Amino acid sequence: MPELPEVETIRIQLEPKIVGQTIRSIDIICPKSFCGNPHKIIGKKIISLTRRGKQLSINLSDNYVLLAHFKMTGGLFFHPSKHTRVILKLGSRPSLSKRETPTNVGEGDLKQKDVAPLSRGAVRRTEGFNLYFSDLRKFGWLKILTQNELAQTQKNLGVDILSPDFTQKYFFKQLQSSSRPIKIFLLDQSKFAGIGNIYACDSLFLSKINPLTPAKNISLSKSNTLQHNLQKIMSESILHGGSTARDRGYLMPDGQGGSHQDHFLVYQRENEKCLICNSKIKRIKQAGRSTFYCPHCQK
DNA sequence: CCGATCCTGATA
DNA sequence: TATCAGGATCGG
Repeated sequence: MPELPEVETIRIQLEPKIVGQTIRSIDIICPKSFCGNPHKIIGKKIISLTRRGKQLSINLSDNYVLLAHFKMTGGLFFHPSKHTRVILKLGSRPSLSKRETPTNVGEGDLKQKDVAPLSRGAVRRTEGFNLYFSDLRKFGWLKILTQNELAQTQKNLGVDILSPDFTQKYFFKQLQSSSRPIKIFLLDQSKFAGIGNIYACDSLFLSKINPLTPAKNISLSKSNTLQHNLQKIMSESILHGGSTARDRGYLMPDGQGGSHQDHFLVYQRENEKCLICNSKIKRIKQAGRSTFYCPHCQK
């Protein structure tokens, strides 16, 4: 589900609400969704939130990190739902009373109904609140790491599309190293990170590049155009709060949808008219995934 | 390179 | 009943 703009939107909305909070306890409803020993981070304070590609780091005190990957259907929310997999109980006080059990693994999470729902605009109670990791398909996860371990696990993750290191020079150099179709290459997170199926399709349309073109056949000027459009489209989508497509697999932490789906150019527009030439948008499969493009505009 | 796989749906 | 879904990894 979430690509760079959606994860960045989650980061932006979460940060002011949870920085300064302390992790009081963790309820793991679905063990598959949580890696590491939760006791390691009980009592740790949330320092900041950072993002690289589609991965969100919740940076904690004492060099701990809670790393989140939402994959297709994951998200972090202020309210529980049918697909809540992990509950993070936060508080503004630095520590727990000694008698309180810090972590409840499994069970007991259905008793959360008595937590007062926060009405819109209401001031959050200083005693704390819960953060809910929800994930219908269970592909996503939360993982406890140290900052050193984080660097290790992200060593195969490329530069973020919105980082200053993602330059035109760098991008062209990477394209030249591969003969894979450009659409497939854009989805590979190892050289540059953050692009998913939506923005791969739409940025190629905007750049008038055929998704089947081998990466190394793309000219320098087309490469520069694509690099520019990738940054542009990501930035615009962030301003729109990301894309909430038809199946509503992505929602912001408060449960609201984004609006960038109203600006899709070719994604999910099979058989609809190309916004430029009026011919039919085509859908093909590449590496098992849908690619949408205009055969007329993207030669 | 491709396909299968991890899961739980919604939709044609 | 079959296909599709904002992801990524694994094996052949």
